[in-house]
Amino acid sequence: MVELDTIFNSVKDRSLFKNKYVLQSNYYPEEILHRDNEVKHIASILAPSLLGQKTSNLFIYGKTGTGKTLSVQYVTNELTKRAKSSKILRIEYINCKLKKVADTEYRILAELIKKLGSEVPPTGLPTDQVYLKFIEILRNCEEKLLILILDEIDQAVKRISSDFLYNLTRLNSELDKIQIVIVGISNDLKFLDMIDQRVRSSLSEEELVFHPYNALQLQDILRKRSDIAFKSNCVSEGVIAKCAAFAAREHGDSRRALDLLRVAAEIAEREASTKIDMKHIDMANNKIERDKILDIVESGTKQFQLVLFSILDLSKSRPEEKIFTGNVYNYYENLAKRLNIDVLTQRRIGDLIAELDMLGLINAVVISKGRQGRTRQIKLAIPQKVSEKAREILVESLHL
DNA sequence: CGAGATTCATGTGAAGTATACCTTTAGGCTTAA
DNA sequence: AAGCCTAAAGGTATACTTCACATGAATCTCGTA
Repeated sequence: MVELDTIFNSVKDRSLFKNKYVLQSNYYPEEILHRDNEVKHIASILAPSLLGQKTSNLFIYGKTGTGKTLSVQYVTNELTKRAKSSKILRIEYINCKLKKVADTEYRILAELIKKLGSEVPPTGLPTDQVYLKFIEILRNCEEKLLILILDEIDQAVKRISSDFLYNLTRLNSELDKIQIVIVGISNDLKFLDMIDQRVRSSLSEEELVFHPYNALQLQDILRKRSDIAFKSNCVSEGVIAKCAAFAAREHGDSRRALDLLRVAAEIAEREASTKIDMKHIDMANNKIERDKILDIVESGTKQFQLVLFSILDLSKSRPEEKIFTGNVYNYYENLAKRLNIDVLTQRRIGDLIAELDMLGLINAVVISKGRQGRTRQIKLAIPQKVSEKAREILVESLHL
């Protein structure tokens, strides 16, 4: 019956994935690689909480995909496991970036109250009322300690003021039975400079920086995950290394590395390939880059799109010539008039061009042409294939 | 011929305006006691 | 009277404008050799 085996095996689904979930960003690995020191550090700071003692507030920062959230959650999970029996400790995690859930002072508090098992109307109450309610709930808590993890806290503080943090750190003096420990996580390395000195000193009693992974560490992480994610023998030699190298070049972002691998696998699958090859990594890299660009193009404002379209058109119609701000503005002006869209001032167009430069869609260098004044020299910075697709999107969205 | 002044076309910064959207609050309406 | 709802008032972020001044090399000017 060996024949049947081969027949069935050939019919069996061709998927390369055994468990795709492992490569997604919300997956929690059992073991965190190359973050031993950080995990230990966090654990040692938070350890006294098991006895119900107030620990130092902790502030963690590091770029995206360096394992901050993962490490913190790992430690807190372990803490909860050990503290479960004794009603000493309570840990709440809030991601401040989630739109419509926790991106204002009010909503963060409301979310907290909800997690602590009470309700607050989604809108309407003055903020200090919510504070009172929050304190009220805390007074009734059995636990002695609340560890509050505020992820992507920089996002929240950008829209709210740092007073919020100040209030939180000050709450402790109003509470007797329960104490709050704040663990802040931020992507922005300069975040602490932005906030108030008095908040700063109380918030970051302990600080911890997560450095980017290097290529070798990324390889370990990828290898480990791909063992679980893929069926055996699906990954060609060197794929992992290449993937890691790509991601390491972009500030050691592990999320990026995993995305790359996942997208590469999806591409390989679509090609009905039995293995993930080097070329798939390249394709995946292009696709991710391309999606990012197209996303920017698609989500920009009309004026933004119009300016981009002008640059696209200019560099297409006369590729040899250099493009300057003035050219773009003239072209843009005509276009806008024709489309019956308000014509913006040159000042603003200059800013929009600077924005395009920041986003990496174009390269713009300020040069002086002597008597012919100063201007930006603009060059398209996206591959031709992508720019054609971008053009299509723009034609569509501007009803050209 | 060369040092310094001039000039051009736009960069850059600050401050102000318009608009849309959100929060807050006060007043009025409803409901339950 | 307490609670709830709503609409006006007040706030805030965004996208833009206006005004004012800054830049820096090609070009012009003029004194000098």
